[in-house]
Amino acid sequence: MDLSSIEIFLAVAADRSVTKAAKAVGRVPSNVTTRIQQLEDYLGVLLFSRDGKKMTLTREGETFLTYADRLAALALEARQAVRPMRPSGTLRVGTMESTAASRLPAALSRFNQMWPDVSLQLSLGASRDLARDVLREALDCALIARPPGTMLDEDAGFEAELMELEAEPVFVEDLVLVLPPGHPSIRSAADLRVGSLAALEPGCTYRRIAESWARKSSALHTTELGSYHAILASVATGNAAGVMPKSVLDLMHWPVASPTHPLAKVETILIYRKSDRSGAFDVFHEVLEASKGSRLMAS
Amino acid sequence: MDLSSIEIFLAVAADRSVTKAAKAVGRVPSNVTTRIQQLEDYLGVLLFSRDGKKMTLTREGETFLTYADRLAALALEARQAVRPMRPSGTLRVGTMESTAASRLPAALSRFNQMWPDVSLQLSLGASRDLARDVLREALDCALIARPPGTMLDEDAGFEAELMELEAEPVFVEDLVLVLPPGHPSIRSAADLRVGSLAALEPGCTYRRIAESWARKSSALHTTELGSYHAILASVATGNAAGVMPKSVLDLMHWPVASPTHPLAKVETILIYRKSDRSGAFDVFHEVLEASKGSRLMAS
DNA sequence: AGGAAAAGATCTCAATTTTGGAATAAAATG
DNA sequence: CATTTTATTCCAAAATTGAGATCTTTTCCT
Repeated sequence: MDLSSIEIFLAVAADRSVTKAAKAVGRVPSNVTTRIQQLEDYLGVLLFSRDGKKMTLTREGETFLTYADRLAALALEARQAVRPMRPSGTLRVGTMESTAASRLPAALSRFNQMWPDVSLQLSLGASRDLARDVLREALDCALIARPPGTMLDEDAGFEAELMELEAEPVFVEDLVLVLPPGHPSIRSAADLRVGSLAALEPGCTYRRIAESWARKSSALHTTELGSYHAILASVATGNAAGVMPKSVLDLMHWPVASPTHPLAKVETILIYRKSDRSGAFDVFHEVLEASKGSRLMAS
Repeated sequence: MDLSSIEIFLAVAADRSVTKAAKAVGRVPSNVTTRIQQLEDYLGVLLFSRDGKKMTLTREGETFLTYADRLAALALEARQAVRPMRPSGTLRVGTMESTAASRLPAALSRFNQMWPDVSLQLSLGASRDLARDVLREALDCALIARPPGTMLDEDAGFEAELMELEAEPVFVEDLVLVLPPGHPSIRSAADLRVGSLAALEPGCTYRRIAESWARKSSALHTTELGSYHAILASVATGNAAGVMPKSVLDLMHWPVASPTHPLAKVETILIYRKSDRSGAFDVFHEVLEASKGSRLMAS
């Protein structure tokens, strides 16, 4: 039993899917399957029940999950505890609105407990702006959306900027379009029966992806809103389709079952300047790494 | 970082020697070295300082030791927690006096906490008798000394009995001769300036090893005593040399620095009947396995 | 001192394990 | 009923591990 098996198990348990977990931990599905099977026969017990293609935790799997969580946390703590230099100072982290809402809280609170001497300065913004700020050394690192291959052509400048920086995949988001309750399901933008897309600021990669998708078959304009709450409110009026990662939607207790339409899978990457990595950055990076597989919140 | 690395680290930390640790965990020294080095560069820190052949924990190593202990304990608990059947009933365990004194207490107390439903019945005795009792099904398993190769010829019957049973190495003991304070160091039994060997009952393998060693160059008789305390008291009189594993000697706060003479390395093995293994036995076996590398006591 | 002897590190090579990719099978979706 | 999604199996390549032999250093014992 080694820690990577635990990490993999955690990811599968969180996503209830081998394929998603594989993406989350940066491996190939067959490998994930193998590791889970190894874990199962090391423990002598079935961790998941596979009825069809659904992976659900067995009773024993649930039990093991609590241990796996503690094991992973303890191992992370051990690694950090032996670090010879105690990092301190300020770390300036840029992040997208969505990441700040869904994936960061758990990691940040753990980081804070572990390294009270590091003061974390969080800046929210659009991917584009964040990347520029990292380059300008106004930020030490940032979590941004990696534009999918098809979009890179449209914005060669952005791509060039990214090439200057180190980049590492951290999360994978399911970008979806949230439709008003009762809206019939759609195949393409042409089926939309709303007046506009509701999204964040122009530099937002998610917005750009949605717009580029919509352009193919319709001529919707975009309503710019300041927050995901505002977007959802706007969707509730029936006049707009909201753009956001599924993880953000899951986070809000959206009262009605809105139909959603998947737009794309978008990687969230951590970018930083290779040249100057402080001790504070190293530990932040490690804590982030450890939260890859885990569930969103303590739940 | 995987659990076997942790187990290996624990063993090296406990013994402060790669070779001893290698024996304890049943591996080859080069392997132990490699694993420690891997651990060190995974953590980015030196765990041991090697001044000469002494392996001493660095400050970081000490820190990591506390985590390693917790990690190993947690992993063991996890493995046991997912066991589908909760074992219960009675488990009859035979053990040598020496093992009961030095190596078992930690394991037994952990076992008790983990499986309060299993009542453990401990029988003390000599290896020979214990083996017979396991065969006769008067015991479920026993911890006995494996007679070294050279002694098997003298006792073909014992060997034959052992062949009927499953056997697995669990500990390695340094069998030593404890000499009275002030006794000059010896090369062979001929240098002994005492009247007798002080040992336990005749069936005791340790005693038989010592006697067979003594026979080669001297004609000492053996004083039979009932306990290791009695043996040490007898050594203190100056008239006898005591026979016991080093771990037992270390355990007693023997006031003076008695010279000791190493007699042999003797494996302690767990024997049981392959045919009937209860659930209770399986978990006992696992707890024992986990305590292989760890230090003797909580200390 | 000098010279074994012992212990740890290191090197090399074989065996095992792990990994990623393609192909396959099974199940859900529409 | 076809299409897509998902887990798994199989296979080859890569990485890790484990064992023996050798080398170096220290310790211990004349």
